[in-house]
Amino acid sequence: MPAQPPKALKPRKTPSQPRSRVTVDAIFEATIQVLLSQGMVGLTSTGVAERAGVSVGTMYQYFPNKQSLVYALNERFLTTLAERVEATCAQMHGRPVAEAAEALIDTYWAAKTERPELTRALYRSVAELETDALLHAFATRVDKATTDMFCRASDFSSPDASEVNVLLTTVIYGSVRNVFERGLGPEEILGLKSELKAMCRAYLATVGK
Amino acid sequence: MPAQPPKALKPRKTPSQPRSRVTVDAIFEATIQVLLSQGMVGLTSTGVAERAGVSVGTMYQYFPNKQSLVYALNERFLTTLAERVEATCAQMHGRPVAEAAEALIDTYWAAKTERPELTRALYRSVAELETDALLHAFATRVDKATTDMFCRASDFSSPDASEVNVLLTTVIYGSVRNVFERGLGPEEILGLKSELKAMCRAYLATVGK
Amino acid sequence: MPAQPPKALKPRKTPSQPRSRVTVDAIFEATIQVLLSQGMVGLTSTGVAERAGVSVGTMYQYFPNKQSLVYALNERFLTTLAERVEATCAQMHGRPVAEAAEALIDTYWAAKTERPELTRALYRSVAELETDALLHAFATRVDKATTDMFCRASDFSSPDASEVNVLLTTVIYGSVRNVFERGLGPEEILGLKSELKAMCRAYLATVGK
Amino acid sequence: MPAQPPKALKPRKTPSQPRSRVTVDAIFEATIQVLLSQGMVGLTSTGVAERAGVSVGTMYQYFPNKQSLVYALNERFLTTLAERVEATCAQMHGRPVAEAAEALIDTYWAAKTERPELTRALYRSVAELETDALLHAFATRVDKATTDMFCRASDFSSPDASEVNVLLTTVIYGSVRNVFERGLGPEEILGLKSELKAMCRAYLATVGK
DNA sequence: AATGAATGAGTCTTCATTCAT
DNA sequence: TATGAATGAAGACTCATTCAT
Repeated sequence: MPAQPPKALKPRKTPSQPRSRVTVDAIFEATIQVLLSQGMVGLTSTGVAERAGVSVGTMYQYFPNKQSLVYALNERFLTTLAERVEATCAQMHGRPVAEAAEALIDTYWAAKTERPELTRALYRSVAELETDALLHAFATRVDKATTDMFCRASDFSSPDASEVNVLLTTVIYGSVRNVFERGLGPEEILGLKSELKAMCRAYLATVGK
Repeated sequence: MPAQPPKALKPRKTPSQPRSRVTVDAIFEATIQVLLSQGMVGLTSTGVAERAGVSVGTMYQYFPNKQSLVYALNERFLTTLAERVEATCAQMHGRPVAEAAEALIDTYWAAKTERPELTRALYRSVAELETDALLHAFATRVDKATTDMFCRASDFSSPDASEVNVLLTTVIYGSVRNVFERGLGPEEILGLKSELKAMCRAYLATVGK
Repeated sequence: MPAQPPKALKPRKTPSQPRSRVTVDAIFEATIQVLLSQGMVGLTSTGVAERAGVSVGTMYQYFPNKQSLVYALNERFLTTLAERVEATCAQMHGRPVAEAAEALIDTYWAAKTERPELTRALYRSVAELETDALLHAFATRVDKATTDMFCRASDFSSPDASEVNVLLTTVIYGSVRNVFERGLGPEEILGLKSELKAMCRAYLATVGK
Repeated sequence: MPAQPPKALKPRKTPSQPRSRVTVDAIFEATIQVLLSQGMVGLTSTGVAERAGVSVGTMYQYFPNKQSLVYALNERFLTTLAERVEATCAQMHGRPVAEAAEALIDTYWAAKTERPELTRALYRSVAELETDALLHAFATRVDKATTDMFCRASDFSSPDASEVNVLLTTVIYGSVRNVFERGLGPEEILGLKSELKAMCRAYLATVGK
């Protein structure tokens, strides 16, 4: 997915040696911690380095600037998310569309809900970055997987699977984000999720059969 | 909607004299301009003041700090948005749910799409503010209007209009936001919008009749 | 005593008309209030004007700058103090030195202790002003009165009354100030005062008889 | 003596590395220089840093704000002063009170007179700080030493040495300060000092024998 | 390679003072 | 003469980034 991170945001070296790997992981974890406790505003390079137990200098060895840190963090999570979605899609090949859609909802929902606070923080962090390229790369990659899944659904023969795909993903991704924006309670969330599935089902029943 | 802006964000004085009014408006407009051209990162107090053609000091007479400026801006737009939604809801009283939902989509969509770049900028600006209270106040206000509209729909007798309302609004608001996130083209957007309507129709057809 | 207030500190107009008098008094009172509640740091021209119920503009009509305000305030108090000391001195003409010294202590002490917080505030305010001239003028004026008193004491024939005067006044004024610096309690203060008198008596008994 | 500097005034890091030590000393010296030449008003962070030959940033690594700088400076001088007084007191154990008092006068006087301009500047600087705690700690520490000295004087058996101590120290410290306030000339100062001693002697001769 | 002291450009913010109304 | 909106110089402070050790 890296897909050309705006040059300045590329990590400096890809850690291969075990020591480096540990360092980088510590930095990532520290970034998350600071992000959670202080938000983007409180995310200072010194603060992260301190929390990670390394010196600023060391940190700059791996990340050329502060943004690259957050960028890499988002990249990491988006990559994981993409992989999970792809896995789901692979698994759902040849199944009915409705089921496929529901599975997509479940997977995406779960991924975003596991660490809700982190999800919130990342959603916010994106606003301050030049992440258009990153998000676009993610969208493209995932769209391919989902479109594919819908195309090959057992009961689906829409001439334009892509259109259906755009609708479903927009609605799903958007709804999830809105849930975080509104700060709904756990029960409401569950209800919402099942209604969303119902909605998708209802829609698919009227389309491309 | 003001709903207790976190004290530090409250404007300092409400301009009463005509000279003040002009000044404040200039500041607002300048804020928008800067937000559009430089984003939240480039939004400096000096920058805004300069663009507004006033001195920093003047700006600080009306806004106790930079954030309050953006806060006020969001408040303004959300208030307008709420009013438009309320107007639509009032107009749709007693009409079929499907029509009501479509009208809501049209209104919300239009409001957000008129100045797309500004919408993007505001979406982003929110991430750096303590706007939870503001957003919550907006949600509450608008939810009341929409729930009411759905309750009184001619063909609607759902025991739980509120649940339907949450679903529809989440889906609609979320989808719109996602459209901006993805940077879809105008055509795709139009297609998406009509599909979204179809989806809502399909869903409502299966519910509460 | 004005004795050439450093040009920039001279009040702009001496209020003669009754309206002006009221305004100036209100400003003085406001200055004291602000000084007491916020200290020198919190003493802003806007703050004082507001508290005085006049506009900044009006205030600047009477005081050309912030310092002149504090300067005038100190001048006022020093003048009153000088008058009280002079009165005491006049009254003590021809009395024994010891009694004269004690009377001086009582007068000075009383004057500084009546509004202790204000005294503290003024002591501090002086530090930030170009008040050397003012203080010098005060010292000269008062020294004249006290020296005179000591010279004419019934039992005093020191060849150098001036030297005695310097010692006594230095000790008295200094001690009073130190009392405020240390923040002694009321009882300690009383004890201290009577001991100070005893000390002066003891000293005078060994001198110039 | 640190005695809990009001948290905001505590130095940020205590320099351990030699480079740091040099830096901090340079900053201190620069602070003194600026204080002497421009007074508290002219003491700006940039000014001090410039004079110290370091960047503002460096200065802020050691002192969280401007005040802490002056605070630390006062602390330094008060500590030295306390040490000198203590040394004198230790040395005067078992000697006659009068001698002890004179020694105290000499020591305190010398300490304050060595760099008169600096003394003046520090006296003034205190007015703008939250130094009550600092001064109180100093007073307590020094009072202990002097009281002790008086208690153990060979010819002293006052039931309340503490009261005598308060009087003497108040008179001495206060007089010294007053000398600076009045701007007396060197000759007057010498005369004053010897008279002050005479006064103390006279007083002690009437007490607690 | 790691460290962390030093840098200084860049921001926010205040407040004495002016001046058009 | 009074008002208070506007001014803008001045100053405090932060923090990403560098580089000597």
